[in-house]
Amino acid sequence: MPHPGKVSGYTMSSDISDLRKPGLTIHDVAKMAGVSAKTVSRVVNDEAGVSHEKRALIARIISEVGYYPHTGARSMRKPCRDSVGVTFPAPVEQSPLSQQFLLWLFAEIYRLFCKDGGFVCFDLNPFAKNRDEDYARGLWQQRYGACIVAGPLAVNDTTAHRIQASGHPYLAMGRLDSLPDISCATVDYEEAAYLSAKYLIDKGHKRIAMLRAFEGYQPGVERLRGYLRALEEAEIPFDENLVRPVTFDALHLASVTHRLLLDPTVTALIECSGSEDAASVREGARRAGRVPGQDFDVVVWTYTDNAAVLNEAAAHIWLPAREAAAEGLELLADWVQERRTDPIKVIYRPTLYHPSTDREIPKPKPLFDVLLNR
Amino acid sequence: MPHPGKVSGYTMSSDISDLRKPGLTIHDVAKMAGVSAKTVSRVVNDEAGVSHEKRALIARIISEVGYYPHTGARSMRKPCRDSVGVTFPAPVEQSPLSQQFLLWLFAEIYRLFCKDGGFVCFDLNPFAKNRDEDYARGLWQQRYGACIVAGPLAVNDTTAHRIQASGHPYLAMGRLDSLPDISCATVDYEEAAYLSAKYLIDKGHKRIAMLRAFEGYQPGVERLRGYLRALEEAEIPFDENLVRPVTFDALHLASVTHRLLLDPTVTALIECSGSEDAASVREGARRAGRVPGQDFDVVVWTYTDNAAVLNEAAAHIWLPAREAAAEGLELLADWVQERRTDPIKVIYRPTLYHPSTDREIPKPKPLFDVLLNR
DNA sequence: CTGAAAGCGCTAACAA
DNA sequence: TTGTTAGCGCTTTCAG
Repeated sequence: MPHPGKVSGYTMSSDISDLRKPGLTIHDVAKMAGVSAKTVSRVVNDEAGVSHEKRALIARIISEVGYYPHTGARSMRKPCRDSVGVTFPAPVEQSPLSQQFLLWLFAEIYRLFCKDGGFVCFDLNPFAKNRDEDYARGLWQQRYGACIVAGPLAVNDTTAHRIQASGHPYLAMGRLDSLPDISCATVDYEEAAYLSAKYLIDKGHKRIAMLRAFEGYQPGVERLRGYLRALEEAEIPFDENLVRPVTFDALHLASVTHRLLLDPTVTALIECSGSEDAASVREGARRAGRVPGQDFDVVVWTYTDNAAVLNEAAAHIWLPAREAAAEGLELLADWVQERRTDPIKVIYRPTLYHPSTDREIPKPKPLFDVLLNR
Repeated sequence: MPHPGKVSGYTMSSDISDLRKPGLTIHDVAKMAGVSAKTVSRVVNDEAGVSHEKRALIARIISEVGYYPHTGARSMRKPCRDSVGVTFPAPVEQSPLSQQFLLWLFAEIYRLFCKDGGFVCFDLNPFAKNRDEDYARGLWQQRYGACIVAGPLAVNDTTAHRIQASGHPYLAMGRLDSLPDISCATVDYEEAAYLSAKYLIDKGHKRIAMLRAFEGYQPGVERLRGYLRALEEAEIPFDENLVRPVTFDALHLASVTHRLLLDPTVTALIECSGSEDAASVREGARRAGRVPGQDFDVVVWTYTDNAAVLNEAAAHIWLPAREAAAEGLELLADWVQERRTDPIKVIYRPTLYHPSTDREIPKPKPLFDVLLNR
């Protein structure tokens, strides 16, 4: 423990409650040690050019008096690298943060960035004052020197461009058509959509419905693109009525599924909402008088390996998104510590398979569900 | 979306990739608008004294060009209040953060501090470089202007004194004997220990063992104090062998329970570890050839209302810690927004009762369990 | 090895 | 209503 107010070898007001508000400056320490501010600065920053004795004295004073450099002042000379930002490029209603994901992210960040004392700064609501607010404001404000962009990017996103141009280390959890060089770690959603559609086409289906999540966001575009590619290859005409936007809301999911399945010519469904919500799909089917696995084939997307989202599904697509993110974060840590300098590009391929377990994974809980409903 | 590089009414280099690294300054904006820096500052800070036209022009430029004030520079003039810090005064091994608690805390902070754009800065490992490191360093570094001290305080803590003296809004989740005025929201652990011991004494027990968690920390002291008070009142002599320190580790918990119950004169146990871990208590009893509820009476502490930690327990003590914290955080938000100025003092009383449900609550998962075992 | 001076971006105090 | 000046705490530059 530092013992403020008690420093041997010189005097200062020794009452614990006498510590002034904003805190000690480098000059205070310099005065106590009888040296210049620059010398203290050298000690603080582990720079050469200070005698052993002075260094020891200054270090002792710093520790005893509880001095810490003012990061604000420091950040005016060079960007601060001991803090990582986490920001969400889409409002939580549009892409709810799951509890599981948050816990995972937290633990990863702890391991990679905080073990030796780094800070993590969350920008939980960059859209507060202005819908169009820049989600990287913490970076421009120099709150942190690197950032994790957690969530889907809007197709017309410009903030990522600016982050990229700024040269700060960053990692987005998705690609962006308009920025091929984006630093990202993600899954190939286009391929996932292609695989899903191809699988169903090969099974003989021609009228394949798709729950298209993330409309207006890059992952939504990628889904559509993969779907279209598979249709084109099989020379099946595209019917836009078979692809409908969905949100993560269970009621909406069920209702869209219902409407899609009302069309009796539809014999297959790609559930690529990412909601991992079996109940809603069943409910939607039920309302349309359909039974998954009997009336129609389903391919469901999941973020969990070797687990079923919907037991009746014909096949599952596993999206190793978390695995990709893990590798990306590792590389981001390298970048922050200047062991690399270039944008990260980690893109994992999805896998189509028949689940080997009977256990159905539960729908993930959104972190802010209670709050959103208030 | 801001459209960097495209500002009508004046020219600037219009390529999106031309944005300089550290960002725009107030002077850049001033130059663009043809005004002084101070005028821009006024607009940014919603101060009076700028004509409507100029204000509008400047506001437009700011938004189009994507200017954000440098928080570092700003924090040199006045403490920054748009960021709350969260810090942990004890190493995670000594007081593991549960997943549930983190999720709850996150949601509360979001609701109270981030809804309109505030940041949250986590200091997950203040003890990185030096065991004795000051857990409030983020405050001295002016990273944030208010902080939440999440976890038990060491009995010899001095950092809380310094935070108190600094005048920053803060909330500790526990009291501190050496600082009666501490700003805190917590549960009366002394009372909980007193109630536990008294209940067992009234049932006729004389040799009451206690799993004493948080040794060296304030909550540990409070536990012992309440226990002693109850013994004293009943004129039962204190046997120090009946009170043993425990950690949150399941194996350790079982082994301490085992050793305590080996003494056949011990007829009761206060499980106040706070681990909510029924399995370990049973395992410890089993090893000693004892059965809770038959051989000996147990009082178990729980943080969840109206739920059993251990079904065989004679009684439960409910510690409304989360409820207290919720109120405390609410008051902290008031303090941050300058609707109050004094330290917070929220101390909820524990309740002794017999659980009305048969469901046993599961042991909470530590957030970093995986990581700690690496 | 050490220190003085300038300046980072911003705002309080003061002038105009 | 607007602008000028000084200085916050630090580090860079340059001179001892």
